[in-house]
Formats: sequence, structure tokens, C-alpha cells
Amino acid sequence: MKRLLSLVAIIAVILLVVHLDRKASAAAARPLDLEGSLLNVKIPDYVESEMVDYTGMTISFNPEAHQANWVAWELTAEEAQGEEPRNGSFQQDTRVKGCPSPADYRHSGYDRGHLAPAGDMKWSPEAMRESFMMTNISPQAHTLNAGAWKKLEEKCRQWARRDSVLYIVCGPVLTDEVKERIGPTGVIVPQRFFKVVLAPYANPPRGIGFIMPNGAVEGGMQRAVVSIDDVEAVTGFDFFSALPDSIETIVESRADFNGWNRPR
DNA sequence: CGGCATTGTAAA
DNA sequence: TTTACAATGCCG
Repeated sequence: MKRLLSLVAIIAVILLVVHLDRKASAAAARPLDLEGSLLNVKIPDYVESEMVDYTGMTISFNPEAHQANWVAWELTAEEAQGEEPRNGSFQQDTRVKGCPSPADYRHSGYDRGHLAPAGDMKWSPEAMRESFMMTNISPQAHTLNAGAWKKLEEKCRQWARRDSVLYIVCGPVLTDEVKERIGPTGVIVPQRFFKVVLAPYANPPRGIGFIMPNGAVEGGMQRAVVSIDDVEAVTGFDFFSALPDSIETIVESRADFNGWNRPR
């Protein structure tokens, strides 16, 4: 009996230490050691891709579509409260084959829409500048860019502050039929955009997906909610595959917007 | 409704 | 680079 009691006590101490450690520093030991791998997305072999790493984001760039296949980044609670002002100019990343110049978008009728938002890069001047690289830009209708897309970006920053850490991946849907291209370079104008969001350290872990038309979203972001499985079906990509299967299955099957908007 | 913030475009 | 303008959405 005494041995049992001491065993229980030891376990309790271990659990307490782990708990305190988690609270002590979000940047240090996390229950899942996945920081790097969660920023990778599996895409089909036939999809062209050049990987580009920046300070605040990782990009799979498609030289034929002249924009990203996907952009992934981690957003911590601390980062979401950065103070760096929005400044930067759209710039071609000359290191990347197929990257358009800002001029390709001029008078096109479309915004140079950030994929990873400048608003998520306020924790670092470097990350802020790099967010204006054309590798991180897609042609977006202004109604989307300044509408539901922007609202979703703001919502994600709220969620990050509450849930400690978010992993976010977004991009154009490039599996749709190509109906329009802009500029001398021929940048494809996507008809839809996707975004997937994971809160791996929430209890329980949560995931959600969005697919929005390249235009006004009637009814707001709620109307664009889908499961991550749905986004995978549309894009052909595989998100967050580094998660343990038991967690990935649950997290990627839900499309529960209300579950993301409870206080805690 | 007007004021404000954010995300942009365009001209000089 | 600086300046002006525009669309969206929130807030009072």
C-alpha cells in the first residue's frame, strides 16, 4: 500500500512538473515536438514546387502558376501581439524561378493579396519585409482581400493569443480550371482560396478549414467553414501529417466554427 | 450615419 | 517617396 501511495505521488509530481513547464515557456519544451514538421505540407509529385524559407513563413512556390502552392507559418500568442508597423514594398524574389514582379499586377483589377498576412509578422522587421515578397502574394479581388479574408486573419490572431500557438497554411486553389491570367508573366487568377488552422496545444486539439471564393463572401467567414479533410480533397494536399494519427483524424474531420469561438 | 483602422491602388 | 483616394467592416 505504501508503495502504491508513493508511486501515485511520484506520478503526480511528474504531471505537475510537466504542467508547470508547459506554462513556463511556450517557446521551450512543448508536449509535441513538431514545430518544424507541422510547417511542411505533402503535395502530389506532379505539382511543381520550389521551397523557399523566410524568417516568418515557409513557402512552396509554383513556377507555372507564378504564385505559391501553399504558405505555412507558426503564430504564437506573443507574435500575434507584435508592434512592428506595417511597412514594406512588394518585391520580386529574384532567387525564385517564375516569381512575378509587382508590375504584373498593375491595372489588373486585382489586389496583391498577402497569403501570410503582414499583420502576423509584427514581431520582426525582417519577417514584416519578407511578407511583401511576391512569392507570398496572389491575385485577390479587393472584396475578398479587404473583406472575409482579412476578417479571418484577424480572427486567427485572436485565436493565437488564446490558444498559445497556431499553425496556419493557406494558398490559392490551383486545381480549378484556369480562366484568367494577368501580367506579362501570366499569373493565374485563382477562383478560390483555402486556409487551414491547427491549435495543437489546445485541450483538446482543434482544427478547422476555410474555402472562400475570390470575391465577396456572403454571410461572412462562417459560411466558408469546412473540415481540413475537405480542403485536402479540394487541393490534393496533406496537412499536418506529422501529427499522431489518432489526433490528426479527429482534428481534420471537424468543421465546428462555434467550437473555435468559446472563451476558453 | 460618420469616424476609424486595415487592406489596398494610383498619380505626381 | 509622398500624397490622395477607395472598399470593407466595426463601432458609437
